[in-house]
Parts: sequence; structure tokens; C-alpha cells
Amino acid sequence: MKILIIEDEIELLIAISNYLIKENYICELADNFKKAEEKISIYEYDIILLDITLPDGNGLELIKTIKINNINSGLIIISAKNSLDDKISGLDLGADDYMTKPFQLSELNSRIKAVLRRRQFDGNNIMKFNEISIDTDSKTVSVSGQEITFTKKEYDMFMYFLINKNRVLTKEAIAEHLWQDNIDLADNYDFIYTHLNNIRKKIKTAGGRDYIKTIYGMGYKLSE
Amino acid sequence: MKILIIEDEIELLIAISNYLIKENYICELADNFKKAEEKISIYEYDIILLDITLPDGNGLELIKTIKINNINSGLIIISAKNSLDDKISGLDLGADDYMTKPFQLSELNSRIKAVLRRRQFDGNNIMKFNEISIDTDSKTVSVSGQEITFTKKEYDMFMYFLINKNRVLTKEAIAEHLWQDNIDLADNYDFIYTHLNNIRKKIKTAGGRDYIKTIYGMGYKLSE
DNA sequence: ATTAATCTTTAGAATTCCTTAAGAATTAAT
DNA sequence: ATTAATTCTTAAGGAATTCTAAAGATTAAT
Repeated sequence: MKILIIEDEIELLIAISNYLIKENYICELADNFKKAEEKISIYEYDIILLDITLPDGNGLELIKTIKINNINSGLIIISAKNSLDDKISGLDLGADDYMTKPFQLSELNSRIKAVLRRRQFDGNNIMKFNEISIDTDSKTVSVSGQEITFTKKEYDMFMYFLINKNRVLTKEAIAEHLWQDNIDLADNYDFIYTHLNNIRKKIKTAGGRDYIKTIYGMGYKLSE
Repeated sequence: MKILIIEDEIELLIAISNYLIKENYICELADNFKKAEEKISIYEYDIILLDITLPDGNGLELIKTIKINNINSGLIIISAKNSLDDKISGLDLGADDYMTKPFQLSELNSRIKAVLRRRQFDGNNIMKFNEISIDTDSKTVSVSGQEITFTKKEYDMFMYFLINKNRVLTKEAIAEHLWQDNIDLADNYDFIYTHLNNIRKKIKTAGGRDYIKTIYGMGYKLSE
């Protein structure tokens, strides 16, 4: 799961980021309006945390850009003000939740989960795909009842396929979702090959079919 | 479900009450020590929310009265201070959970639910997990009848796993549940390793299996 | 004030996983 | 069919995480 954090108070920005990284999210940061706008229009995120008070612009105006370029993202607004106006206009403009500073990081985390769940990304704790089922609480994957153990990367990667089933995912998209954007992805996708190979092997060993199809020159697709 | 809210800040009192009524709880209110004491000694509640800073007395002293007259109530302490002392003495005196102001109402709600769930669990105050049984009254744990002595931290930690069995708990979550909310401790989980190691050792010595599984890079899980 | 119990810190060992790399296999284009 | 590009497979080195035990700090109890 990939999260964009838009927040101008650097300390808070880092604190949120550190916390969420530990919770196994992949985080990208923006500490002003411009950077945020750039990121939003280029990359896709599962969740966007938006502090509406930014030094170089009103965060509320970013919502339009988000809704155009990141239609599937969950949006949680952060505000120092406790004003009802902000809350209302934020939620009216399509935010999924609204938090006022100061807040506990655990609270933020549970709201993120709630938004993800609502978006059916995080499912009802049990997701199913043919004979494969995934319990997102216990983080276990099983094929026809037989449990297989994925590593973190494998689990994240498989989840990404599952969330986007029947959709072709380019290697670029996969890399962007599973790794930080500072990685040198231009010419080397060996890590994707390796992890994908491991996933396929484990599913196969447990008696499952290979639902992850290679679309030569384009990417991969989990299809039923 | 009936809830008594003891809180002297009228606005917050009303806010909590309104929120919880919407969540289908039956609420009664007390905005000072005397009223609270009256209510407690007359009626029974499923949950009591207690702000310990009251204008006419220390809320901690209400706990005794609660324990005498409302033995079965779940008790959640609310405090403006973030002091560890308050937390400890509150929990030692029998509180089920502890919240520091300010907090989100949704967070309060989920904690209420957690306490209710835990209370349902106990029944006769004995929880069981395979060959391990826990007496939540005497706070003793035994493996196949053989008693093992956990320290408080160990007990709390094991209980946290038990309440969330079959769920992967990140180290962040564990840290936040067992220690004061310290973001700065984020880099250092040595204490978790140590206590967990002690728990495992004690269970093993008493002839129990290691049900706490390490999910590398994700966290830990108590699974059967 | 002294002792005992508990919690935290430290440091090195052990484990697990991610990435790299290199050769083999597959696919698409000519 | 040949070639070039892409993808697959495997194994090993190195990085990161976790484990363990023991010493150092706290805290509680007498």
C-alpha cells in the first residue's frame, strides 16, 4: 500500500512517515503545494494524507487535482483548525475522512485502515480469488485450504495483483507500488522477476494454478 | 449497553454523549465527583468513562466505589495529563483502558468495543488458549496446569496477543499498546524482543509450545 | 537504607530475506 | 530460421531483522 503524505510541518511529516513505514506502508512525502501537485499528477497512491494548510497554497484546491488524477485514492484531510467549515467543504469535495491536529498516530492508522476497508482494498479481512484466499488480519494466504507462507515483499506484491485483478500491471507500476521512488527502475526489473517467480512457485507447489499471466512487453495480469 | 460518562468539561461531555447515543448506547452523565458517586452507588453500567480531573475530587478515588458497587463494569479512564503515573495507577486500580485528551470520538468508541469484547471473553474470568489458561482476576497464567509467573509487562504483552489472537501485530502497535505513546522510541524495539523472549522461555520451560509466531518484517502473531 | 524484583539497554550471534548476477528459456520481429 | 529483446530460474552474498543472554537501571518492598 502506497501513501502520499502532504504536510508542511517537517517534524510531523517525518513522524507520520516513520510510523507508517513501520506499519508496512510505502510512503512518499511532500511538504508544499507544488511538490504535492507534481506527485499527484504523476503517481498513483492508495491513500493521500492532505494537510490543507500549506505555505504556498490552499490544500483544498489540491482535491480537484486528486480527483482527476488519482480517482481511486482514499483521501484523508488533516487540519489544525477544528472548524466545521473546513470539515464540511473537505468532505463535500470527496474526502473520505477528516482529522484535526493533534492526533495519535495509532488513530491515524486505524482511519487509514477504515478507508482502505471501505474502498474494498482491505476487504472484509478475507479476500478470495478462486481457490486462493487471503486473510488480511493474519496475513496468511492459502491455496485450497493449504497455507503458504509469503514473505513481506511477496505478500505485498500478490496483494497488489489481487487488488488490480484482471488489469494489466506494467513493471513500472509494480515497481512504483512496491518500492520507494528513489529506486533505479529504468533498466533493471530483476527483483520483480525474482519475487514473481517465488510467488508462482509457492502457489504452484500448493497445488494452485498460475493465474498471474505474463503479457509479453507489457506487464502482468492476475486473471481468472 | 449502558454507559456512564463522568466528565467536567460540559462541551466534551455533551459531545461524547451525543456521539455514543448515535452509536446506540444508553448514556448517563455526571459532571462532578458527587453526582458520579451517587450514580455509581445506585445504578449499574456496562461501561464507565471516568475523567480523573474533577472540580470536587480526584477521580481515582471513585475507582474504589466503582469496584465495590459496579464490579462488572468496564472502566475507561480519561485524563488530560499524559503522565505515565496516572496511567499506571489507573490501570493498577483496575481500569480496563486509558485515554489521554484530546482524542477522537471514534477512537473512544473502538476502545469501548474492545473493553466490551474483553469482558464477554472472561465470563468467569478464565481465558483459555490451547493448553494455556489465564485467570484474569488473579493475573496468573498456567500451562497444562503448571503455573508460570509473568511479570506485569509480560502479562500485559501476552494478554494483548491473546485478545488479538490470529492477528498480526506490528511492533509499532505493540509498543503503543504497552508503553506511553512515544514516537521517539520508534527506532528501538529491543524491549519488545526481550520481553517476548522471556515470555516464550517461560512458556517453553513449562512445557508449552511457542504459539507466538514471528512474521519477519511484519510483526508477531499468536496463532493456534 | 537495603534488598529484591522488574524493566531497559547493550552487544554479538543467529536467522531471514532482498537483491544481484549470470545463464537458460521464451517470445517477437525479420 | 535466425536474431534480438524480454522474461525466467536459480544460487549466493550481503543487508536487515530478530534472538539471546547478561549487565546496567529503575522501581518496589521491607
